Amino acid sequence: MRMSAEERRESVVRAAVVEFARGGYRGTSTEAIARRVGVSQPYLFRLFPNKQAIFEAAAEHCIEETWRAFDRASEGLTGEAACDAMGEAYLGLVEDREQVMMQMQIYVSVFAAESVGDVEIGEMARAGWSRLFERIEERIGDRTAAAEFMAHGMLINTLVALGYPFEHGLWSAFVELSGKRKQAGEG
Amino acid sequence: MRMSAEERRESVVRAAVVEFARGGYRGTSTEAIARRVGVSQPYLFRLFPNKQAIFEAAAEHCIEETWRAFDRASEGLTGEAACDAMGEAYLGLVEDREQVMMQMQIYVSVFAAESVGDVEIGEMARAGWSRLFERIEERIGDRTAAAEFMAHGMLINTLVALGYPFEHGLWSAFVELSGKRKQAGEG
DNA sequence: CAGATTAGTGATTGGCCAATAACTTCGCAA
DNA sequence: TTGCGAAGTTATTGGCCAATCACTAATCTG
Repeated sequence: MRMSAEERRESVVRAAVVEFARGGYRGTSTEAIARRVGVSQPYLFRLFPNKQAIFEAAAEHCIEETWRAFDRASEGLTGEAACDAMGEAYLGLVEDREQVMMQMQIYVSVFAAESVGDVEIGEMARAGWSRLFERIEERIGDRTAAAEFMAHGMLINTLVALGYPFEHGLWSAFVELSGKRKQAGEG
Repeated sequence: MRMSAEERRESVVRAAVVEFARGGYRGTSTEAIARRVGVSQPYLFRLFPNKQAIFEAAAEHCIEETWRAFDRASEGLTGEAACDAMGEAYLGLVEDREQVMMQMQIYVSVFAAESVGDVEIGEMARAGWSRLFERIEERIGDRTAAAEFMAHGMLINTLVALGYPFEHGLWSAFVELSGKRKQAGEG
């Protein structure tokens, strides 16, 4: 189906998230992305200058999508209520493992790029993460609680990445951890 | 320098951790590992059946090393004292970013492998992580506290992976978070 | 010091992949 | 209906890399 270049670029980004999440930067061929989009491999290079640019667009998309999920879930809320709402939203978001894996792929790509002298991706990722943290902090209204929220998110990421089923003891330990915060009644 | 096969294998594993941490599985050539060891590339395939096996050995090594650091730091301690000692040890361990990055590379490789039907790495990684968690839980003597310890560890991993300098606001938010636990005086 | 064992190298190959160049098809506006 | 710009394709190339094969050098053992 014929599309405008802009529409195509968006569908390329969506396909790229899926493929990069699975294979990482080096393990994903532009051929695989093109196949998923339904276009020829060389056409990607009309839409983006090179593979790197496709990865960066996918990374940006992924970070923004995370905030959109938090924002939607916690609109109009503050404090602990906002925290709980966002926590629940995150559990929904990470139900497809690809979202989590793309996040992880960003992290590893930062170091890979910096090891060969390219700081661009790193700056982009740090900016994105800082922005995410600040928005969460603002929504919750407490910096320490925001940090704790992020820490729990990172533990979730790891459990999802490693593919532990929800029945596993590590998940239930995490659920206990989340529950404890409420009992303590801190704010 | 001529070595026994077993000694060589160990030096290959050490070199592999460094290289795989930087480039990931697909982004690391056996040539790069061999160069770091100081042997020819084909010789790696006398010591290991294939590239995959080198990666697995490096992964195992990395997970075990983490526990060794915890164990050394918290020997003879329990409860909160053990928790604090291990936390401090972890901050020391992750001072070289490679240790953290290799952990992350394991996580992303699990999904990559499972996406093409290979469950082996995943099982190894989950077993390693479960074992680590159980040991920590046993040392601290509290399951929820152990889960919290892991969550903080994962946040540290992310901050290190993204390359935030220690002066950055995200690190200080984390430090506040760690401090809070002590003030709360929970056990 | 013979000869067997073990450590290690050089050359090569077949497959994969990012990117380019040259060409084709579609849709719309005059 | 024609022609022009934008969407899209086929063919190709040059570089990289895991793995194999055939070979050489060091060390041990009797």
